[in-house]
Amino acid sequence: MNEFQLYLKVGQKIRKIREDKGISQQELADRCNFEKSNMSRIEAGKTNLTLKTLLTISTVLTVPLKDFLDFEE
Amino acid sequence: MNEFQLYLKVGQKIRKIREDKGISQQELADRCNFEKSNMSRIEAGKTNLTLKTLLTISTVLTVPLKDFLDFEE
DNA sequence: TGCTCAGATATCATATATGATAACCTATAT
DNA sequence: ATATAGGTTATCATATATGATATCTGAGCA
Repeated sequence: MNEFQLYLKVGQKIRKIREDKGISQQELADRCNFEKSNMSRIEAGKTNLTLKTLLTISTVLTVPLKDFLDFEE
Repeated sequence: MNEFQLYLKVGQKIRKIREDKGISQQELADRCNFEKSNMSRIEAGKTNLTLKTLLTISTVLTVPLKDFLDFEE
């Protein structure tokens, strides 16, 4: 797995969990205190996320942090 | 858990795995192509790591990415 | 006494994540 | 036709992770 594949996978995880919870990107962004444009970039796998950002999202979505990095490698 | 506690825990995880493998900070830094000063900062929990950095370390230490974020929250 | 080795810490430069704002698209509804 | 909702993309500013280098401590060893 290279870094760009990782960004994509993490973004997809976030999107899936968000959709499973039935909330919009805008709603998630609001609860995270992110701009919706940032949320879009993140889900699209366009950024190299930091721990801090992942922590915020995991807290808002109430899923363990490791769930975002849990895939076959 | 706040962000600073997270940085500390991740740094401690990295250090523990490294020590279990019996390699020095310098050696790990070299294999990651990091400066040893960066490795020290990371293990000390002083930085908000990015996915890219975590991926490099997980690859070099041959542990799954999620192991770095696997703790009670 | 020096002399490595392992690690910590400080500083500066550079690259980039995120904040912030705006414009845009598509679908749906009025 | 207009409005709204959900999402994307572009741009600029700011904060900071990392690269790079240097200095320091302490332990162990010749």
